[in-house]
Amino acid sequence: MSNKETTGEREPTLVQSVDRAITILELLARGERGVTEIAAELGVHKSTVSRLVYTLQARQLVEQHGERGRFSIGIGMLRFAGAVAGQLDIVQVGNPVCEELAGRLGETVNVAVLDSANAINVSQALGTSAVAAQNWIGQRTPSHATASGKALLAFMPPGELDELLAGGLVSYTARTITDPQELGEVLKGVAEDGYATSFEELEPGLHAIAVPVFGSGGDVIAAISASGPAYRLSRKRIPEVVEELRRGARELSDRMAYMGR
Amino acid sequence: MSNKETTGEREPTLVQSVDRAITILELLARGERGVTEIAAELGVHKSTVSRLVYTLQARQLVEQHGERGRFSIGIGMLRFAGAVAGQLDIVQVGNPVCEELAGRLGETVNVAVLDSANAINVSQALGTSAVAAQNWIGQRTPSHATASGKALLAFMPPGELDELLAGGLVSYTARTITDPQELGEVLKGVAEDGYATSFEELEPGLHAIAVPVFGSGGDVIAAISASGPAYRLSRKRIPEVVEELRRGARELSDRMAYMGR
DNA sequence: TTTCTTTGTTGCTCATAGTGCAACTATAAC
DNA sequence: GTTATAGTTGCACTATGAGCAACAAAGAAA
Repeated sequence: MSNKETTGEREPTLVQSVDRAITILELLARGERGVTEIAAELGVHKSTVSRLVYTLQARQLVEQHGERGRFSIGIGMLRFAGAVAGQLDIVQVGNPVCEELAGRLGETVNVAVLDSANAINVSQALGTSAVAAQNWIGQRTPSHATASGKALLAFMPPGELDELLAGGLVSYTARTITDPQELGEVLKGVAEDGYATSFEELEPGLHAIAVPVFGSGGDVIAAISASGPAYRLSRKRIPEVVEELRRGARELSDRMAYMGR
Repeated sequence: MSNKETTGEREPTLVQSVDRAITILELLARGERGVTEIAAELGVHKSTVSRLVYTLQARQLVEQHGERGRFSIGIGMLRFAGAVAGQLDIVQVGNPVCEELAGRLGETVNVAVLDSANAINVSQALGTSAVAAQNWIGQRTPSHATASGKALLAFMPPGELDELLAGGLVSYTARTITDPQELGEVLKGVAEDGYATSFEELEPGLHAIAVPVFGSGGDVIAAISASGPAYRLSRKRIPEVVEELRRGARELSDRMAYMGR
C-alpha cells in the first residue's frame, strides 16, 4: 500500500476507507444528504459511498430516513459522546454551571478548552431567546477570533503561544485581528483585565465575552463565555456579564478542585 | 469482494476496515487501551490496529497519551455529538430539565427515547452524591429491564410491542422480568399508574423510577427517570419522586410543543 | 395512465488498498 | 547493564474495496 495522496498527504499511511467514512460523518453532521450528493462531494463513486454508509448504518452511526431515503447522523453517536464527556470531567461539571448562567443572562453560555490553536466548546446551554440558537458543541473555533479563545491564549507561556500562532491568523470578518503583534497587545490586556471579548471578529453581528477558568494549580484549564447578537449583548453589558461569568468560573474551579483536579 | 463473515454475517457487504474502526472506537469508549490489547480483542494483527488507530487519530476521534502511549476517545467526537444533539431537539430541551430535577431529588436524572427494543439515554444530570455516578449517556439499555424502557413500552400500540419483544427477554438479575405475559401485565399497570419502576431488575442495588413524556399529539416521545442506589431511592419515595418527575415531564412536553413538535 | 429522470442498491471484475509478517525502535522493568 | 514489552514501519501478497454498469424504486412530467 502506498496511499500517496488521499485528502492531503500524510507521512504514515492512512486507511483510505476509514478516512472517507469519517469525512462522510462530518458531512452528515452538517445536515442530511443522499448518497449521490455525498459521492459528488467526496469525488468517489456512488456505490462506494453506498457501502460505506451501509457499514456506518449497521453500527447506528448514521440513520436512513425511510427505505431508500437520505441519511443523517445516528443516535449511536451518543454512545461515544458520553464517553468523551466522561473523560473530560469539565463537561460534566460545566453543564449545570452553563445552565444557571444562561438562565441569569438570557444568552447562550459555553465552556471551551484549548486544542492546539483552536478553542473547542465542550458544554453549552442555550439562552432564553429560543430561536436561531446555534449549536456550538464540539465546534472548533479559531482561538484568535473568539472570546473564549483569547481568554485561553492570554494565560499561556509566551513561547508556546508563538508556536501555536505560527500558522498565521486567518481573517473571518473585517474586525478579525490578523496581526500577531496586535494580538499580543490585546492578549496582554486580557490577562490584566481578566476577561476577553470578540465583537464581530468571528461572525458579523455576533458578540461574545469570556473569562478564564483556573485549575487548582493556578493554571487556566478552560474558558467560559456568553455569546449573543450584537444588538443585545452590547459593550455596555460587559461589567454585568463579566461579573456573572466570573461567578460561574469560580464555581467551576471549585467543583473541579473538589473532584481532584 | 465477498466478505462473508466479519463480525457476524450481513446480507449486503460490510466495509471491513470501517467496521473494525468502529469496533475500536467502541472499545475505547469503555476505557483507554493500547494497540496490542485492541489487536487481541479484535483478533487482528498489531500493525493493522496501529494503522486504523492512526487514521482515527488524524481526525481527532481518538487521542494518544504521550508519544507512544495508550489511546482513548478524542475530543473530535464532540463534533458529532453536537450534531446528534442538534437533531434531536429533546436533547437540548432535556438538559435543563434534568439539571433542575437532579438538583431537587439529589439523584441522577435521565431522559431516554426508544430505539427498537432499547431505551437510549439522551440527556443526563448527575445527582448530588458526587462519587461513583455512572455515565449513562448514549447507553442502550434493554427496555424490559429499565424504568424508562417500561414507561416507553407501556404506551405503544400492542401490535408493535409484541414485534419488538419477539427476540425474547434477557435476564440481568434475579428480578428481571423474563416472561412476556408477566411483562404485559406490568406494562398495563404502568399505563394505569402513569409511572414505571425498575427495582434491581437491571443491576443489583440499582433502583429507578420513570414517567412518560407526551408529545403534542398525545403520543409518548420520551421518558424521564431518576435512578440511584437501592438504599437511598426506596419504594417509600415513589410518590415524592413521581410527583417531581411528572412536573419535569410536563415542562418537557410544553417546551417541545413550543418548538413545534 | 405512461414515460422520463433521478437516486439508491447490487453482481461482477480488476487492481488497489489493506492486512499480516517481521524487523526495528523506544520505553519500561529488572 | 540486560530483558521484556509495546508501538511503528518497510515489504510482499492477496483479500478487499472501488468502479462500472445494469437494476429497482420512486418521483416528476407529459
